[in-house]
Amino acid sequence: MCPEQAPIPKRESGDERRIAIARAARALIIEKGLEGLRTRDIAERVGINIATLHYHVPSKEALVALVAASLRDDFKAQALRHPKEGLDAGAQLRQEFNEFREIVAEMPELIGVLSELVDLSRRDPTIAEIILPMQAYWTGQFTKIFRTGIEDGSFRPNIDPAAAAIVVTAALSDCWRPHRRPSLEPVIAELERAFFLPVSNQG
Amino acid sequence: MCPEQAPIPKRESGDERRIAIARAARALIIEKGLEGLRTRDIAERVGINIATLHYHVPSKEALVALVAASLRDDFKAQALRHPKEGLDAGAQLRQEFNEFREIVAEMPELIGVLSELVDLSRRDPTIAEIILPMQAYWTGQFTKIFRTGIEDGSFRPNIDPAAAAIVVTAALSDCWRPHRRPSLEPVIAELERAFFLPVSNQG
DNA sequence: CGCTATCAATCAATCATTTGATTGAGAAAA
DNA sequence: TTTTCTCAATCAAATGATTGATTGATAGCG
Repeated sequence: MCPEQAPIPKRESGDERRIAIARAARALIIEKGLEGLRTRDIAERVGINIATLHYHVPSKEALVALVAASLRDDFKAQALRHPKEGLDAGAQLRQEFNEFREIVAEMPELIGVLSELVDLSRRDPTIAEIILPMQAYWTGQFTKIFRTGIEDGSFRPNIDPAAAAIVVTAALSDCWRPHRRPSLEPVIAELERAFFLPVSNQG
Repeated sequence: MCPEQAPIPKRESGDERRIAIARAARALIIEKGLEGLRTRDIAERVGINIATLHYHVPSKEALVALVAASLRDDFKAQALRHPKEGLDAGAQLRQEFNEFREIVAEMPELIGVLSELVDLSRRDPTIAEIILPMQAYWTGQFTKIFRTGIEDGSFRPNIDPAAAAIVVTAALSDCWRPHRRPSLEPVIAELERAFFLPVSNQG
């Protein structure tokens, strides 16, 4: 009302709203699971009215897809944070483990929400379309590393790269769970022992 | 009405009902997830009225606990099916893999429901109380096998038994997922290569 | 043996609340 | 002014659960 007051924009843009909505939904999925996810709770967490939520995201289904896309985007951004060019296979593997540690530290809910959405992807093709390629990408990174490591002599030569990649991603994901969190470091160490070639072990 | 008709019991006992209810709920959890689990759907699947379901199981919460207990009991029964006495560590490990194959073949939904309940156990102490000991038991079996195998020279001597057990159970659970099912055998083979000592490899 | 009382189990109808979503008016921003 | 965004109120259906009447099964008694 005061004419001297600077015109400060008060409203978030549509994109900002959707980011906030996805954030709130992710937090709530961790707290209550998919089965306890309620659109009203999300709206309240963001600080908007339920109708506003529907204005920005047309349905609950679309909201879950937004969450999936948000996970994918964060995961991608994380993956691009630490380029791997110039690193040998052993160092690359260790960098992947460090990245996982960072995810656990900075985005603790990411793996947990991912786990719920991976389950959901069995039943929902729309979610599968977003989540499975992302999971495949993560697994594929390890597959590449193992392939390289076999060639350069860092890793046990009889490794099946694709199978080993599944072993690693599954083990890491499992250690995201709170009751398994204390096991993360021993499991990472065990994975290294399992795959590095003892003769050329650089640890 | 017919006096010659044998007196055939028409009603199932309470225990039988609860078993049927747990079965139906398990199937529906796989089809629709925990988030899509509805008491009316369960009642319909069993062939009883919703009030009858509540007669036998007082609340939805109690129903999920019943499912958890049902999983635990089936898992136990499966574990007792193949005694491991007299087997060396390598054979024991292979037997565990065979048991997992049997579970996948005979009770395909068991691991999937377990996965959803493990997630839920983070949020629900009642479920945690049933599920986590069972999961710990499964992991513990592998821990014991690894310990034995290190001592008898079957396995790589620098294995951390507890960590290796987590790696194995996580990898097996991951391969339960339909899009990962084709990877089960290569992953099992990779696990064997990772843990068996090459020198005394009996494969 | 037949009848009765009792208890367990079942059901249709209903309840109270929740849930995803919509409507129409008004506010904010461009 | 027009467009975008927000809100309170509301809708229609779903949801977990309850109620009261009825049915089925069985034990006990004459």
